[in-house]
Amino acid sequence: MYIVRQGMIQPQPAVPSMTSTLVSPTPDMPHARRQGISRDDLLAATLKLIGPNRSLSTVSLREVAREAGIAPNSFYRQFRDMDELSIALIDLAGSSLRTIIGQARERATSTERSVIRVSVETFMEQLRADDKLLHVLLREGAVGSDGFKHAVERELTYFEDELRIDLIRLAAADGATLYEPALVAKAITRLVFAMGAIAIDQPPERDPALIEDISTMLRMIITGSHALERVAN
Amino acid sequence: MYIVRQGMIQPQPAVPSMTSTLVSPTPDMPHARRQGISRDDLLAATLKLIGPNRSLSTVSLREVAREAGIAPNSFYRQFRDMDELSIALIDLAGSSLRTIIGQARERATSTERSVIRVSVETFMEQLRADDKLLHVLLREGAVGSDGFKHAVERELTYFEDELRIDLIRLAAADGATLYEPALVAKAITRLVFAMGAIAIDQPPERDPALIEDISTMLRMIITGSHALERVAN
DNA sequence: GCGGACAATATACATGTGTATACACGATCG
DNA sequence: CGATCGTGTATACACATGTATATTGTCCGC
Repeated sequence: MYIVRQGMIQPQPAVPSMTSTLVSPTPDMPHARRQGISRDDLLAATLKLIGPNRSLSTVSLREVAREAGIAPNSFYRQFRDMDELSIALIDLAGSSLRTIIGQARERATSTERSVIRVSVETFMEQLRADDKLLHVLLREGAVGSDGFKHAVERELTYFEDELRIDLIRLAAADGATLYEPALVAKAITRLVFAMGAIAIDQPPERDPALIEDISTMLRMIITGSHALERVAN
Repeated sequence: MYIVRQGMIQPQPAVPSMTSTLVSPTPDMPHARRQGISRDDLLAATLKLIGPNRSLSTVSLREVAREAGIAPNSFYRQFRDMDELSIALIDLAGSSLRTIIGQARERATSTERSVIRVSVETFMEQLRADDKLLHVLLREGAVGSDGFKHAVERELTYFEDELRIDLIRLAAADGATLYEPALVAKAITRLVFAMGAIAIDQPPERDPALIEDISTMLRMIITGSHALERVAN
């Protein structure tokens, strides 16, 4: 089957898993005759198909069905079309990433600097994880249907919000104030995702150097924000 | 036909145009029997096809031929396949953008701050231009064949290099020094392109606000770089 | 045990694709 | 003028796709 750490896509526990919210939103089926294939199976199959050169919009319904080992028409029992599946995948990837980064932040809530570091490292770690979930968010941001793009945008905005709150908290702990924290959060988020898109196509050996670079960039942004705040007052 | 300002795709001056380098790289044809369709025509047709929801990798050879008004097979006279055409398009978009931004920089080489402003404004202007050339660079960065992605990466790197040189020059004119100018240039470039990708899907009314936001972000980065340089010494 | 319901399949069809082959035109040059 | 060659086209084929329709198989409640 398909096992992802963090219990995002379980081996197959009859009833899907947590993370859900959208995965099988109606678990109130009487008995479920014989649920051969599940939404999660299709999501997993899709993840296997998208590689460095394949984006979601180029994956066909039949391919997914083939990969999942079902007849093409069985696909319709789970999703109306590839677009619906894609959106589900994006939401899954977003919530998963936020969970993981959130845990990383809690783990290292000491100085502003080390939090940045740990978050960036965790991000890159996810990038290399074999579930490819992050890949979805990284490269599907610009293409696809409207619903598609809105889904990506929504996830990134969630991410921004959580980051903004964290940044404010951290700055306060250091007795400082940030200039335009919302913009800082947005800049950091977009920059990290853009750099992640670069990293994904590079050999993993360069990851440490990239982590270094990204961390420096983020320090520039945050330091600059502090400086501008001082100027503004 | 298809006219783009800056003479990127000329109305049809027998021999293509400048910008070339890659457009018709062998102009040493004896007389050119009867050149009904040109590479530029196909590029223009492709630009018409890619919209907010279409990426280059989802445009088919036949579609381009149809849009250009030629038989599918005639396509092969100009490009081996869509991949080759896509790369040509990317190179065209990149060199065009660099020219335009370069001119904008020269036009306003006063203070560091105004240069940023003018560059960002020019960038957004291009975003709304009707030739959609910038769109190619914005949304094709993450998907497609290897040659494809390398082409995008190459153009962005060119962009970074020119920006870095400019940043150093500007800082020197202000009697300051930048911390890690290469990283600053990279951060700015990637951030601007990422924000551009957001802008493209928003109504143009929000452009002014976005320009404001982006400018602030860039000021944070540059201010931060100055600050870090001071700390480092 | 059995009828019915429902998941999953098999078959089929219209459409779009990339490309191979063969052909038609028109300019060029001997 | 006529041969030739470059350019564009028409036709064709094999294949993949999304989806409609009909069919099978299996489990449930009776």
